[in-house]
Amino acid sequence: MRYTIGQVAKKLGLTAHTLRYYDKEGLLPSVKKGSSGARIFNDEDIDWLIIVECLKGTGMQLKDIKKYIDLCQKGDSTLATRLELFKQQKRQLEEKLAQFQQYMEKINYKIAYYTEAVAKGSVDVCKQNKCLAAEKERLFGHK
Amino acid sequence: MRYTIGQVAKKLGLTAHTLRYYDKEGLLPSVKKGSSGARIFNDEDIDWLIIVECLKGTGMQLKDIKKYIDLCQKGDSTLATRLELFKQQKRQLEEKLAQFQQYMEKINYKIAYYTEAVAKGSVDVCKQNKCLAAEKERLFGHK
DNA sequence: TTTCCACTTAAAGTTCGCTCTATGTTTATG
DNA sequence: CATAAACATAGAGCGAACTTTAAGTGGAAA
Repeated sequence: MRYTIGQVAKKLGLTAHTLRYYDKEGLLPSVKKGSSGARIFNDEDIDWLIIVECLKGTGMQLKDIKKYIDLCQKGDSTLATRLELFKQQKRQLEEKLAQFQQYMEKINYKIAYYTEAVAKGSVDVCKQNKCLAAEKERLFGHK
Repeated sequence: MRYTIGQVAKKLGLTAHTLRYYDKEGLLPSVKKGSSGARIFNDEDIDWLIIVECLKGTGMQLKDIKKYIDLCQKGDSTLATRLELFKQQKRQLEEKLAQFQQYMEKINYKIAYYTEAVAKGSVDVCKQNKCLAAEKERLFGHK
């Protein structure tokens, strides 16, 4: 299956501008061009873009994604390095997940706090609520 | 308890520069200044900065955090709006968490793929592995 | 054929969140 | 009392990832 840049953009929720920018940055090494100069994407390019989005979404910078591409193009001698790269990325993702859990607890505290405040019509009442105070102590620690 | 900008920076893993920048942007409305002009932080300012980091970490831009501050300063009439803001932020965080789960699956696939490739010494072998192919199909979908 | 749409390049511009520089004042230490 | 550390302001600079602009090409529909 062949795709134009516009079709790929739509499929992946990016803009054609962004895809051209990625290409310029060397992130799309296997995308070919037709006689008119238009880029022609295939299914493997889509798969590749999904991995790019995955690495980007887990916090990798474009220049480091580029380095991964360079490893891929060097062939089988870089397999172990590439494996290590994904293991590292997994560790980073796990850290981010743990961080998000902590953010979630704080947001849940805030929701409980404001729910109480809205019910009572004032923030002052919340400050007397022992349960909320204990939760705040737990989440924000002793100073 | 009182803190200087340097102590707060250390406590929260930020720089004094960043804290001054936040102040300039109006993100630290309750920080006072001493006779020499030096900022004086207290425990509530620390709590507040923890919430700022939480909102920032869950994807809120500084200008939108500023809007939340403005709501806080308008008093109890904005309590419902503030509650809604945190509920919205919770939904966004849940979406991000779900997104991260999907990234994790793709990364796990890549780890399995490269583990196999390293064991066999070549990527070509992986493409014949039915199990990996099925997983790829599941994660990357039909095109 | 004309008109329109999607594509092209090259380069400048934008936004975000800092980060650094220059210059100066205050405070703590030996 | 001198010096060094930590604070201050104002404003310039930076890196990342786009985003937009300008000017043009190619191919299909009316």
